[in-house]
Amino acid sequence: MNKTVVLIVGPTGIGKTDVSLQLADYFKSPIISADSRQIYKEIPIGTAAPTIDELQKVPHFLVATRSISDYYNAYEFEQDALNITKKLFKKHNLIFMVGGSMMYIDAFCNGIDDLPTIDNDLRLNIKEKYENEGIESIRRQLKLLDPDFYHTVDLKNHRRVIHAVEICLMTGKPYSSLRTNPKRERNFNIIKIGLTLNRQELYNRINQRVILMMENGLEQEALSLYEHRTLNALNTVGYKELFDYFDGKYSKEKAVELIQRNTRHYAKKQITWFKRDKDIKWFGADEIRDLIDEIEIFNIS
RNA sequence: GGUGCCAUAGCUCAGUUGGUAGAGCAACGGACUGAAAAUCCGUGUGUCCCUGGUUCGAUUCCCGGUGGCACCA
Repeated sequence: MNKTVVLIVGPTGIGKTDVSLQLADYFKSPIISADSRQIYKEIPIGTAAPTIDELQKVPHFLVATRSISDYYNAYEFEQDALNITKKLFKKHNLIFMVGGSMMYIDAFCNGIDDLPTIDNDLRLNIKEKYENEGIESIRRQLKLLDPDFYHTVDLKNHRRVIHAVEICLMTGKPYSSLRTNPKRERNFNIIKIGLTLNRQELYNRINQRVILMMENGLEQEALSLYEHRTLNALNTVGYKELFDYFDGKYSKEKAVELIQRNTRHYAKKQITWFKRDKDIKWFGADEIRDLIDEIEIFNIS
């Protein structure tokens, strides 16, 4: 088989978009985005999505294809991305996938269990219970429904506890019995490339990029979405801080500082996650020539 | 120039009745199976401004510097 996905990962702000555009141009290949936020069409500025120019230069997939009001998740991403690769491989041998959404990438590379989507009423129901009775009540419920998972889950992480209960109630089965952790084989190669940079320089770039976003109209973008602020898609760095500023919780300067800080935290979290994957080969964002060589060597052998 | 106050972690500050110190934020490390840019967990990194004195022992008390702030000239 000579079909290959070149995966380009790395922390936010490191220059993945630039690198991927150069590589895609050189290899005449399309780009699939693996970004859980750039997929929403309403928030291009705060997510540093590729510009219209860039989108026209190289065919992109899964950028600005959903609305913030759509429900979307890692499983759907896996399905979407697989469908797209299948189509693209009819015309291309090499495809790029670029992004920083760790779980989406993991779902694409390794597969993710096919669990049911939670019914909206059920979700609201449990949310209400959590808000009224606290996490302890949800924990007790989980202990009854799925004692195995109860003993392995991080009980302080309400998201995980709540989700487990949701799945149990939705399926009538213990959540742990549905977690098979499939290692799905793909019928194409995956080369994993990570972009890396000295921490201080990365942080400087991030801080600078936030200032640039503000100059490019992030505040207006956020303001226009204010009424939708409770949507999960807007529980996103750059928007949640501005919503709090609009609510008068702090000054605009403070909001900018918080966006910078939270973006740095996010970058660090990504670094921690990707560090674990020993298949990733690391390069500097300016080592385009080396990256091209790496991809060509792999493709020939 | 005079008087007063202050000087402790990257920042803001607490504290030690004299036994070399601790909070918040930042920073650092980690977890991760359908909301993942989410959510959660862990870690103190220090010439306690400098010099001398008192003392068994000084970051703490005292003298003198240096720097900052305030007021008076």
